[in-house]
Amino acid sequence: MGDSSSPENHLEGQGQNVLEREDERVKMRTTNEKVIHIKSRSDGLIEPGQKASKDCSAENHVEKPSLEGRSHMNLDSLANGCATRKLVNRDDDENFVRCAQPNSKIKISGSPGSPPDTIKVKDASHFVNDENNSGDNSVLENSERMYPFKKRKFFYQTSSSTSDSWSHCQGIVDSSSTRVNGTNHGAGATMHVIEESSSMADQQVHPASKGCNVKLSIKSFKVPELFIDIPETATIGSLKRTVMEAVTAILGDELHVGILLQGKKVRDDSKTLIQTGISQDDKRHRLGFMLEPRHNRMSSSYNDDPCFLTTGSRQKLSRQSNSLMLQQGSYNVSRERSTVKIENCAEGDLNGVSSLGDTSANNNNMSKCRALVTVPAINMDALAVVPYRRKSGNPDFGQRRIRRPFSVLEVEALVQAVEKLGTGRWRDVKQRAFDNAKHRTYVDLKDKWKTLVHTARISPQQRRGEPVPQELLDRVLAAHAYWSQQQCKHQLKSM
DNA sequence: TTTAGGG
DNA sequence: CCCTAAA
Repeated sequence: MGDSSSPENHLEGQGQNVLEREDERVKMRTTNEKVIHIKSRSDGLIEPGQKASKDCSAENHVEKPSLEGRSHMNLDSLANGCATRKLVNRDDDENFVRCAQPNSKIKISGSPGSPPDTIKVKDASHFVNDENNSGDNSVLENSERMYPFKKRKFFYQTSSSTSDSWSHCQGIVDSSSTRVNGTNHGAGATMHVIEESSSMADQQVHPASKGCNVKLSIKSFKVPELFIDIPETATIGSLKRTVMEAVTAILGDELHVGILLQGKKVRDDSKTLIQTGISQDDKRHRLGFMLEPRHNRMSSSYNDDPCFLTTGSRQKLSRQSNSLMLQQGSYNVSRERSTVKIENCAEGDLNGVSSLGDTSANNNNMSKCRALVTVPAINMDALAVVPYRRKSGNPDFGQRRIRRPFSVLEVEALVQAVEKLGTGRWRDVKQRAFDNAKHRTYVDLKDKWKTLVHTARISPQQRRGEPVPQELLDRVLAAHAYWSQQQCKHQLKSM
């Protein structure tokens, strides 16, 4: 790119096209005593109790590259001779349940007869897997929602007590992500109780001969299936709390850890790992962990529901629907005229695991240490301790924002804006290309750019998530190079 | 508030 | 994405 005295116009060239798309707004209607029935299946996914009309596209809420998206022209852009693609993303937070106003009435599925004010928690064994059982990338997402506290704090609480030789493994816990060739795997409500729980580490690992310890990585534990019946008039905050408490109730109960080897449950507790077939050489450690409630039915602290055991008929452990869910960022359960979107179960993305620390890029180390992190066992105490308390009355206190992977379209808009404005004016970039995307802050854009640059530099094989067209990545590098150079020049000038 | 970077 | 020191 040649020097452009007018930084506002270099790197340009595309025709203006301002995408403007009125996303189907999700409306939350007020209706009478309807009951929300969210079912979190054992496989971790959360789904509406009833068949939901799956009319959401994978790109949910994000403008689709369809013709309809090109109906408006941005006159300002024309005037400036700029090619600006502004994303008019109507996908604002209010479209999500979690962000709904407290007094919004929502109705997800028909369970007219369900008694209000009840929460039914039905358990099902849930298990965790480390490798072969794909579909757990976004798990963390959900778990985070359920446990609105910061992960760090969580870990802090669960592992601060003991600092053993395992703690150093924390960082690589997730390297062995289940992502394969950029494919996104399922999502699910999962408790990720990874990390070390030292107390049990010793007793489990040390018996093995030195140097032959089997290190395991438990990415996440899925939460048992639970049903929640809550009045439509309940607030979002209470819904969150309800789910939260339901999960806590389950996890708080005495849990039992089950081991699965290649899908089969290992019952003999006296066998050694090697005898059982678990060795460090087994790279595909087809090991699975289960969290089994001590009792078949969990006793929810606030479970006054006599129908507790009658909900069985409603559970469907359809693992298949997995694929369906992970493609949607949210569910559109429409009935009559009410529509509600329930969280993103999967957001189709993967970095869901990133929370464990961006170790993704360290896959090398991983393969080196081969297996990983050691999570000897779950520290039940820690789990049980995980408190659900918020200092603030604000339900969103400390709520981590849900992940919303950038769509290719958004990336394009970002790239275009940066090409024009540079890498140091995120505020302007935001205003220029994401002014209507309330959920994208300039910091987000800056971060996204950072990752884009990184993405563009790594091999395609290492990339994850929705693949970004190489063409865009090239532009990213070009723009990045250009503006970096530009920055240097300016620095020299001022010296 | 916005930048700029590390976490 | 989050958190923050600086500006």
